[in-house]
Amino acid sequence: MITVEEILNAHDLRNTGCRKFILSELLKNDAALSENELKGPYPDLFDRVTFYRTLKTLEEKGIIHRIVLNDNSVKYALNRHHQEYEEMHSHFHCEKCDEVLCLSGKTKFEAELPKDFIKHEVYVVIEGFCADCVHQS
Amino acid sequence: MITVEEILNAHDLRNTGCRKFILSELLKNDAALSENELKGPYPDLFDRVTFYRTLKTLEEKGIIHRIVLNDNSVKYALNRHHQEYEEMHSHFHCEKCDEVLCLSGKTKFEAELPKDFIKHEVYVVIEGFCADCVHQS
DNA sequence: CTACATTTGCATCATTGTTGCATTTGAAGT
DNA sequence: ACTTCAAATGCAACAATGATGCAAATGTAG
Repeated sequence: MITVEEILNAHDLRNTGCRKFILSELLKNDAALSENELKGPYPDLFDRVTFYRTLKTLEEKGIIHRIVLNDNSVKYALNRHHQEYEEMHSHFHCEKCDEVLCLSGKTKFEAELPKDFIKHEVYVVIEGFCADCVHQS
Repeated sequence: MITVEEILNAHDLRNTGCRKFILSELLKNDAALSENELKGPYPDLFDRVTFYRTLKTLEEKGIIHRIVLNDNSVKYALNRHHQEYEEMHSHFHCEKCDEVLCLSGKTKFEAELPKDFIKHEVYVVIEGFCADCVHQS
């Protein structure tokens, strides 16, 4: 299992409290987490701006990625499987429990773009119910 | 050509200034428009809250739809071609000129969801360059 | 023309994204 | 272990956006 320190060192980032906190939370979770979900029971452990800037830094370094959902909310997830080099970013969002999962490599997409248009990236969000919410309903 | 009044009457909505303004702007444009793009040269024609509530009403009635882009910005477009009944909502976003176009019916998408997951809606945003921006670069 | 529900404008608040700046801190070198 | 300094943090502050309550204005049915 890769450690938080290894991730930070590999990207020439200092080993600071906020970075370690965010990365360890994301490593613990398979799902993507919002800022509040990340903070969890420690909402004031770090300043709001520090949190914001740390997430931005981690994103710029290609360690995490930002997922914007259809309701304008934002979640963050670790880049596993070299997602940073992929053109396709697809996620599942459960409408009931709000959980967000990465679906990298499990989606196919084709678009017939207007003439001369160029495609760089594709962002997909599938809304629906996750297995847990299907079973308990 | 369908008129603003016909749209409003068909949905049991009163023929008010803000509604007529927004709908006529959207009818004029093929592209999706942000709140500021809609307001254009008349930023204070209506109160901000009125604008906000009118967009919400039009969306709830299925007359327009909201497009959330990857940078958290929001645009609005008329529901043409009975888009309100479709499961797939795909849009193109030009990274250079910021124009957003609906690609309804021109995209195919398949996802291999985890076991027992249920899909309701699929939101796709393709980022890239539009034809105009490709030519002038 | 009247009546009344709907819509609007205004005040106000919450959340989120963002910047500048002074202080603190990680880690490299001695 | 100590010094040094760029990098990171905390704080103040501001902008944009989403949202609600309430009084005033307005569309439209009768």
